[in-house]
Amino acid sequence: MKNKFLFIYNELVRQIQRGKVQPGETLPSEHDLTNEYDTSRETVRKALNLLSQNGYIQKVRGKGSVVLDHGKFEFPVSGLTSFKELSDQLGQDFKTIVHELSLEYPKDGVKQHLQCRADQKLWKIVRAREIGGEKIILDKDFIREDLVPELSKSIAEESIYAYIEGEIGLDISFAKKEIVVENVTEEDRQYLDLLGHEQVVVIRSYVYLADATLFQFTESRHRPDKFQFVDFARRTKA
Amino acid sequence: MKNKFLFIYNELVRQIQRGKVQPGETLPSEHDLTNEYDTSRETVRKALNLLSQNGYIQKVRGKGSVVLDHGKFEFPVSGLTSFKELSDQLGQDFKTIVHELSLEYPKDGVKQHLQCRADQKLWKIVRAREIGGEKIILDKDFIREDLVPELSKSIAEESIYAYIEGEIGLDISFAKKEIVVENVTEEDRQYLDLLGHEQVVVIRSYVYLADATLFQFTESRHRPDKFQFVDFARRTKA
DNA sequence: GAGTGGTCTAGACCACAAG
DNA sequence: TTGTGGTCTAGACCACTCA
Repeated sequence: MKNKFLFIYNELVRQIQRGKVQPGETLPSEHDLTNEYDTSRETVRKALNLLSQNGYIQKVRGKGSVVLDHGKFEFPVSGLTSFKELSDQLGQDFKTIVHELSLEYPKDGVKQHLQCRADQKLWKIVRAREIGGEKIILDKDFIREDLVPELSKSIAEESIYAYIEGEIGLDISFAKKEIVVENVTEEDRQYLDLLGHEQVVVIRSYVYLADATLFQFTESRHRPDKFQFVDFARRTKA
Repeated sequence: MKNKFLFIYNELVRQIQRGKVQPGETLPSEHDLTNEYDTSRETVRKALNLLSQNGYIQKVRGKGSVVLDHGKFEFPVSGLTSFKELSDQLGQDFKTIVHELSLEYPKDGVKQHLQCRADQKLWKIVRAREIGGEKIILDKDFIREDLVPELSKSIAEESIYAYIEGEIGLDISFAKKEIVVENVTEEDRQYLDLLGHEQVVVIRSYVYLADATLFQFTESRHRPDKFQFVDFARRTKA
């Protein structure tokens, strides 16, 4: 078996999700887990640290690993979740309408965002997201063509992320996001059901691969009454 | 010296911030750092993982620890930063106006949020935040009185967090936040300079101590044109 | 005092990148 | 082939909680 600590992590996540260990209770001690999985303590600790980072447990010295109420830590839009994953989670009716899928040289604004050379062609994808019969999200993506040479309308309608990671094998690693509120644009009016709203919540994301190359810039524009962002922040002692 | 890996972490952060290692360059290898700090490799790796989690570097197998452009990863409002820290960072004119500081039994809504018993008295603090001469944030805090028995107006005007961590010695560990957009309330109109805005961005935070007890609930209401949230998310392979 | 997690060590073998 | 980071081990000592 490869990645023993990931195996232990997934095992424990499953037990918590099934309610085998209730919020407020503690997991078996590191010592016990070491025996149970026939491994070393540092490996067990790696798995437990992952659980902690993801909001499943809180480690308390002298007591043990306390299971948190994970219901309070669901991440509908947080982290790197894609729209596809999100709508799968919600289990709601959703639809993606592709309005634009083209290859072009970057305009000034986008060029700055993506920090790429002017001769680097980019995919531009504009998609409206319909949930429960209403068009409430407008996604504008820019992706470096040298990294993703092929894209189609049907891929854009499904999950671009799944395609990039599954088919092409690129390893998406981290993202920086900025959230602000802006006045609606003509494009918003054209593609979204705004119901009189004059402002939208804008999430700008810069997505990086595992080798630290910036490969995508996304602007996701949400109708404010349907917007929600959940964040779980663990303090880093400095 | 205690906490060798934290020492190494802080040392490396300083070097990156001073520009001794430029973005795109790599840090010394783990092997070299092990010699340099006369320690074991796992300890060096702990320091490097902290750097990675905080967006300073990206570790690339076979290559090294690549320094990221940390300018793109500043967190004005992210994580657990308090208003005081934030305004210190921005270096702007800011002022806190305390409108309410009282001790009361929780109302139903707050009781649910804080999951406390009805006989658990809570501090209620309502503060407006003025930046650059405009009142743009309204903070409503609820804190368990059994954990923080004393509070004063002058503490509320300065930093409650600094008081709680410094004087009382409680260890704030993690928080869950929710961000949504809501219509303005009468209270918002009363205490904020809304400039005609009819909606505010609301950040609801649940703050936990190191021993996993929930001790504070905060509602932070921001005028949308002055709102910004920055998030750095590293993917956890599962 | 017994049990818990926090830190640290000195090795080992592996997967990957680059010359 | 060499050097890098990723994983894993089998110990050790410390700080804290709780009975």
